[in-house]
Amino acid sequence: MSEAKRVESRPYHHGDLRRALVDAARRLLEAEGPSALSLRAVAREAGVSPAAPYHHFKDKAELLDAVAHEGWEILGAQMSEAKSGATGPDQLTALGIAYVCFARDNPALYRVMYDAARDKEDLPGDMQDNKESAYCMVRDTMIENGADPSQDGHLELASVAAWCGAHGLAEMAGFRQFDHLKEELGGERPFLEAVLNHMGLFPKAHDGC
Amino acid sequence: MSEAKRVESRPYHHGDLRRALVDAARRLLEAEGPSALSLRAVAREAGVSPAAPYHHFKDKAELLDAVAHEGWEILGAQMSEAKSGATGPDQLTALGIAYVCFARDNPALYRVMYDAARDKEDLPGDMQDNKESAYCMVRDTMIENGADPSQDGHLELASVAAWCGAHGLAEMAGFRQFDHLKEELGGERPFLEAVLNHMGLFPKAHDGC
DNA sequence: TGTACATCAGTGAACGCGCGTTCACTGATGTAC
DNA sequence: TGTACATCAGTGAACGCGCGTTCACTGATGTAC
Repeated sequence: MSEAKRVESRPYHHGDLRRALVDAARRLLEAEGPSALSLRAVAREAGVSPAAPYHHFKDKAELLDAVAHEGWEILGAQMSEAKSGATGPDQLTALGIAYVCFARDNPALYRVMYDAARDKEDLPGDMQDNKESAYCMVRDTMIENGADPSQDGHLELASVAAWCGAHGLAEMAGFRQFDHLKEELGGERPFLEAVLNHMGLFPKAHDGC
Repeated sequence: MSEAKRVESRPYHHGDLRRALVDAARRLLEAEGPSALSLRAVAREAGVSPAAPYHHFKDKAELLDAVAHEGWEILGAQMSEAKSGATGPDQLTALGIAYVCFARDNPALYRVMYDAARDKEDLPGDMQDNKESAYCMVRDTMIENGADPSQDGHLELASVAAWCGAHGLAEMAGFRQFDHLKEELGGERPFLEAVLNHMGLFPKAHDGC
């Protein structure tokens, strides 16, 4: 490649290849699915040699971790936005819907997030401490709507139950077996809301504790 | 290998290599995880050449399907057994627990089952028709305990919600974040029961419909 | 009961492929003087 | 302002590997006569 050509398209030094690699990974992910996410494919997609990523990530796993991390951040942001668009107990519904919609809109990213977590047998480390995390947002919203934080076990139990329900729904919502039920209920969104409502995710007011 | 030696260890013809391959796959799966499940590795584990499986399966996917199919059968059998060990509304609890325990005891197999389903965007075809399937067992048990089959939407909604909740819990139960909660509640089993109880999985008697 | 022969169910070598990672390299950048 | 030089961030070729699949083959089995 001549110098002129190179300057035209892209300088030798990239500027922010780390960022570009994560973006490329996400593009690949949604276009081709998680199984297509090789380090070489990511480099290719970013227009860079297979060795280049090693200046920014120790190995493939570290790149995947970065992708997953970004996924959790986006999920947190979308849930935060959904929460601020509702008031009272509706906030919990909004959080649940936002969660499931994120998974539906980014199925491959969602998968990578949980694959990375499962490998470590750990959800992201800051999930139970960071106030901005998706998990804490659910718990805190429950408290704001009347759950009793002094009954710690119950509160955390309710958060876990909500989390499980939303995750389960996120993974099930794509199966064609449920198409006719969606149709019957008037579309995907009503379906999602209806299923969430059938779970203990929304203790309207303060029902059990 | 001399003829004498071969007869000693295993005849040239295997007898039931198909069966042996599925067994080998399951052994590998739980020992090394889903990523280790290559066709060659399965053949190796079964003590057979890499080409041998092609006399029993069209390709790798077909072998994986067979493994997944067996998984669904075992799950159905274990849930059936759990149900017959309980009476009344306890049967639903028993089904939920059996489901989650299956996933906990066979994490890699459970993963393969859902991976195969997701690839097709379809849960196993007979799931909604076959009376012996895990899904129908949940629905039928709900009916037996007072759900109204004429309100089809509600019933199916309740089944789906239960299914989602159990699946979500199955995937979450392994994370270390919940260790202290398990401990607090007196072990894994009480934890699983407590979370399931926080969901709508158990409409004690006939609460909502 | 013995034999010819078709069919079945294995073998083992080979194919091409994409992978993760390493290496010596080089072009670009920034800093000290 | 110009120059020497260290450092940074790329290149591209190469490594060894395990994979899925195909192929011509051969040993074992069962059946017809």
